[in-house]
Amino acid sequence: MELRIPLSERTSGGSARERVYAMLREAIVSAELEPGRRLSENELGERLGVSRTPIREALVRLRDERLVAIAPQLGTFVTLISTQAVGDAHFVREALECSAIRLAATRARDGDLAALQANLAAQSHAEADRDATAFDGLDDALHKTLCGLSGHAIAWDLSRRANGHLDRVRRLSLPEPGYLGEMVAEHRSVVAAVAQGDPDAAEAALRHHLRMVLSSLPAIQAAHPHYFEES
Amino acid sequence: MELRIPLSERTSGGSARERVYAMLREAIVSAELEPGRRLSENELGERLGVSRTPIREALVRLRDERLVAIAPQLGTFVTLISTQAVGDAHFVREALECSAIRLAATRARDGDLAALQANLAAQSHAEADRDATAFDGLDDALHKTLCGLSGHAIAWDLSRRANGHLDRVRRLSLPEPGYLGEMVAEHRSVVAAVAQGDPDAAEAALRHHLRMVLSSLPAIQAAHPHYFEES
DNA sequence: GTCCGCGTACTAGGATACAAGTGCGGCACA
DNA sequence: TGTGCCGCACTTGTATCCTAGTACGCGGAC
Repeated sequence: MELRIPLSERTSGGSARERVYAMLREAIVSAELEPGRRLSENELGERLGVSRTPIREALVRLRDERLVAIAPQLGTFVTLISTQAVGDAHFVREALECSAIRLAATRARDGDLAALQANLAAQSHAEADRDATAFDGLDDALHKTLCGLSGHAIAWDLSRRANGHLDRVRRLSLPEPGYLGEMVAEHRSVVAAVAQGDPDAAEAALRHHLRMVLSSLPAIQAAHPHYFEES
Repeated sequence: MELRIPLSERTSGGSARERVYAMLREAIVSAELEPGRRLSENELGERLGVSRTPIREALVRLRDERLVAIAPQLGTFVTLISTQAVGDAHFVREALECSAIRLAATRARDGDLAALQANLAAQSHAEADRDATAFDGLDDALHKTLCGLSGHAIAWDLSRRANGHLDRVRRLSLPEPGYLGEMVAEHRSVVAAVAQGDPDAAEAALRHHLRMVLSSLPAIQAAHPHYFEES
């Protein structure tokens, strides 16, 4: 009989292929590979110590995320940041996360709420320490957890994957004084609404929170005009 | 000076790579490659007349859509349909399209509405002809147009890409009498709400419409139990 | 001096060759 | 006859080779 189901589920997330993709994405999102830059599969391959095959695989995935554009026989380029793409990314994130949090507000259990509170406490510490890197990690973890509570963890995966352009903007934004504190406060009101089981309030708080990121876009664009498409 | 922008935009959507992906996806969604089936890169390659390279590229994309599962050194398998995955797909589609149509209701112009009406008329013809294939095409076109009117065409792209599991269910559903007519009627009320510029009504109508597809899930599962994961 | 045209060096796309690892069947043995 | 082990055939992962096609620069003609 033909084998129909893989017997051992490969949970090895740390494969070489995945690592190459993660490194490339991080390099692009962090603007280490700046928008508009030309990439060479050969160059990337020798820099990461692998051949073109895994590089190409990663580039295909990044193209699906609109982080690179592949021009046959020409080259591969880090896409310029476009206000349209940023708007699209924000739209997707808002749609998915706001829908998710409505469900989360009706499904969260005490244990879930405890985990959220623990995250918020850690965020306060990161804020006190001015540790933006740690804060970013906690921020993502909080949103991921909230999506997971909806029963549709895929919402976070898709949001993450569609948000390359938005992430680049976020990374470019300079830390303004009081910014972290504001973020923590918004997170607190979102969690509070979830704790009270109020979907409308949770959605409103989250929507407001997500739109904060967009507010810094004009400043970023002014500071790095060559990273953006002329529109 | 370094070349920074590809001068000639490749609009050739009909590349070999894209074709392989489209054919494979269609074969899976239509259940010609039934859920659970083991795939071989070599076999697929010779059947489609290409080497493993483009096949692998397509499989990676299909894995991102959860239509196949790749087990290293073991094989590649068409994923079984799971109620969780179908629910996820529906959740994503509802979140994206309902958010999009709210914007569409406030942005649609007369020309846009005329196009929507033309589509509805064509749907009526397809219904009269009992032409399910033509209807499916018009159905997709209508939803795509509505998403496009929101200004975020990406909503449709993502919805489409996340909806592999849902599409498989849709294709498996047997044509029930009156089903097409019901669909057309729902489409009409959605378009009517958009025409009136009423976001709330449009969202409600679309949400109701999208949930109709899910209602056939239990019957499908009963008819094809071996296509589904045991849950 | 300016402009046109060809050659070179690069690109990605694809095909092939090699490596590492798995499942299954057949064979030896109790 | 039942059972355990070993080897083969197959899988995907990776590396390398070849091909078609593009941009750019140099050289010659005007």
